[in-house]
This record gives sequence, structure tokens and C-alpha cells, in this order.
Amino acid sequence: MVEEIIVHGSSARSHEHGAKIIIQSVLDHLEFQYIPLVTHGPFTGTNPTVMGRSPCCEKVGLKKGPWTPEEDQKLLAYIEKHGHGSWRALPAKAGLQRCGKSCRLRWTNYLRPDIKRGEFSMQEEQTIIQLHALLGNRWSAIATHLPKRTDNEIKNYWNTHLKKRLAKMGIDPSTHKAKSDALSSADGHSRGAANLSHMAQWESARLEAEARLVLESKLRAASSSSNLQQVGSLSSSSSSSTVRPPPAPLDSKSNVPASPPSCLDVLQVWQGVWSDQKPAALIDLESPTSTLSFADNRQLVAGVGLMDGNAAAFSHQEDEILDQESTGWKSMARDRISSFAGFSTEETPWLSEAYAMQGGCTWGQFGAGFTGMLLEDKNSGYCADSLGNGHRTCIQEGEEGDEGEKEGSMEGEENKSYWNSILNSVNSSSSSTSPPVFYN
DNA sequence: AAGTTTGCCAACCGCGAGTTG
DNA sequence: ACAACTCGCGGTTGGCAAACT
Repeated sequence: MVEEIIVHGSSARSHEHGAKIIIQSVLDHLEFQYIPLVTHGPFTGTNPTVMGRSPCCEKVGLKKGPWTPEEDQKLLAYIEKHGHGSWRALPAKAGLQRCGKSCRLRWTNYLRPDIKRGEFSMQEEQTIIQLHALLGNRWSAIATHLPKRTDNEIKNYWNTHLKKRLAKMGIDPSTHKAKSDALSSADGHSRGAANLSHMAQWESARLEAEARLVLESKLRAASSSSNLQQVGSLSSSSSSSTVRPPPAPLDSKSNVPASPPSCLDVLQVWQGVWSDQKPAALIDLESPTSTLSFADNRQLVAGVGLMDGNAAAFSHQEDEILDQESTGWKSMARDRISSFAGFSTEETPWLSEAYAMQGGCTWGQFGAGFTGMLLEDKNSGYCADSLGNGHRTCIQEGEEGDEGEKEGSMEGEENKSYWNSILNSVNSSSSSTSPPVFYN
């Protein structure tokens, strides 16, 4: 039996945690996994009071520390019967000597029945790494793409496993860029290091491209509306920390840049490298180093929503710009990428153009290898295919040469399928329907 | 066997933002 | 318009268990 409880009373502060939470549960189906019981003495309530804010557990006698089975039982029973309602009022009603905050945390991170515990799958790891590269430490946003995983669990898993794995490979976990010392080491991993370098450079270029596309989309929208002043302020403010060339001149007919931004050249070269299967080119390729931090990029992305008071109208204008023949697939691309990134379609009309400007190529073809290497590292050559199934593709010891070339020829396909798998997993997590494979 | 270090994760804390009166 | 309240998020900590010396 599955009982659905709509938990009310939560403010719709973020769209991820939206208006309602569906709880599927009965008490009997829960598997309790209690941590060792440590009885903490009553909280003495000596917290210094912050000006204008009452401490969470200011009352003497409110308990802190690990929850006991009895407390869990009380909390579960109450929520099952009444919903949580006001967290602040819940402890008294449920007969708990806890603050509401503690109750909420216990519920959302542990007791909620729709929580999956245990090992993270390869697919989940892929999603976490990719989303972290895209979203940074926005754990709640990442958690929305990982059903039954809590933000806290994902955060812990990142900090204890994935972050270390990145660091071990010479990648800065916070920027997803390769560390210079790792690249300069002559430890027999030069090929991997070279690849890593360009993977990181791709990340830089991609971030830069995204930032530029945001600006240019805004400028384009402004040129067909009366929002020039706003866009100007965006442009100037966002480039305050980074010297940027002016946006490419707009084609008077199509309203798209007459030539792609310079940063996209790198992406196109990168695309060529992957599609032409010329690994040697990787070593020679010199990509520009981005000066745009991920935080900057995020601000810019957020700026789309902030600056555009009428996102729907903006999206409409953008669609008119697009070539009629390709509107369909561009729209689909935009929806999928927007969905992947955790932004609504209306917030990210520029993404469709970003996709189009890559000549119909995929984000995945650019980014796949980067994350793929991380995942390969975990299991020493164990890679995931588009269905999340594992198989070995990497070179065994002493098998370089022919095997290496075979691997190289497979790499492009691996990378394509890899990103497909990410998008598919993300899409499947956010909608009940299973989308068709998007890329060729 | 005892002591120390490391890994892990549940829980706490403080802050920012939305809501309400 | 403002202050108080409430909630959710992300960073950090505390403590247990396992691994190591």
C-alpha cells in the first residue's frame, strides 16, 4: 500500500522544492538504520543571541544530537497523520523535545520514505559530476536530478568521494580545471595529462561561450525591443572583472552575429578533433585560458532571469530569430539542455542558440571526455555506455599501440553516448516519459 | 593490544530570501 | 515600507568505525 501525503506549509521559495512534496510511504515499509545511540544532555541554551534573529533551539531542554528510534517514531507518526505543517510548531504537537529545524532536517535527510540509500550508481555519479561542473555547489538543484537522493547525501558523497577523485587526477574540484602541476609532471601519463588539459580548457571555453551567449542574446533582444539601457548595464557590470571584446556585429538580416565569437572557435576545433579522431591534435591544440570563473558564469546565467522582466516575451522574440526550418529541433535542444541545467526554458532562450552555434554538434561531444575520464578512473577502465551499463574500453597494461588506436577510434562514440546517457538520465528523472535518444 | 590517523556521514549552524502582518 | 517570522540551503562539525602504525 502506498499512501500519498501532500506536505503543505512549505514556502515555494525555490522551484525545485516547489509547491508540494509527494510522500509515498507507510511506516511499515521503512527500514530503520539507526546510528549508535548517544545520549546527549539537555541543551543548555547558552547560544549568544544574534541580533534580530532568535536562535533555533533557544529553549532550555531542547535536545540536540543523534535521534533515537522513539523520536523517529514520533516524528514519523505525526507527519504521516498530519503532514508537517509548520515546522516550528511541529515538535510540541508531536511531543518532541527538538526544535523545528532539527525535525525538518531529520525528516528531509533521513526519515522521508522516498529516500534511496546505499551506493551511488555509475549513472548517478555521472550526473553529479556533470551537474556540479555546470551548477557548482548547488546541491539542492543537483538533488532534483537525482531521484530519492538528498542534497545532503549528494554533498557528502561529493566531498568524500568525487572531490577526492578529481583531485587525485589533478583536477581542481571547484573549478573543474586541470591543475598545472599535474600537467607538467613527467610521470608517463603525458597523453592523459594532455587530454586532461584540453578537457579542462574545453570547460573554460564552454563557460566563456555560455557567458558570451547570454550577453549577446540580451543584446539581440534589446535591439528588437526598448530595453537597451538594461542590457547595457548588464554588459558593463558583468564584464567588470574580465576584459572582453565587444560582441560580434549582428547580421542585419538574421540578427545573429556575423561571425561566431572567438571563444567558440576553440569549441569548433575541439569538435573537429573529436569527430576527426586525431588524438595528436589534442597535444598541439592551444586553447585560450578562460578568465571567467564559474561563479561569474552563474551570475550571468542568473542575470538572464533577473534582467528580463518578461522572459516569455523574450523567448518568443528569440524564436522568431531562429531559422524556421530548424525551429523544431532547436526548441527541443533548448528544452533538453535547459532541463538538464535546471533552468526553465523561458529563462534560457540563449541555450538553443548556443546549441545551434555549435553547428548541431553536442555539448556532450565537447564535455564527454572530461567527465568520462573521471569515471574511467574510478574503475580502472570501466566506462558506462548510454544505458548506464559498464564495459571496459580502456587500454590494458602493455597493450598500447594497436589497442590504443582502437581506443582512439572508439573514443568519439563513447563520448557521444556518454552525454546522451546523462541527458537521458536527467530527462527521465524529471519527467515520466522516456525521451528518444537526442544525438546521433 | 593500544594508540593514532583517516574516512565517513548525520546533524548542526548561520545566513539569505520569501512570507506575513 | 518595514520588521518579525519561517524556511531552505550550503558549509562545517562531532563522533563513530575502520585502517594503520
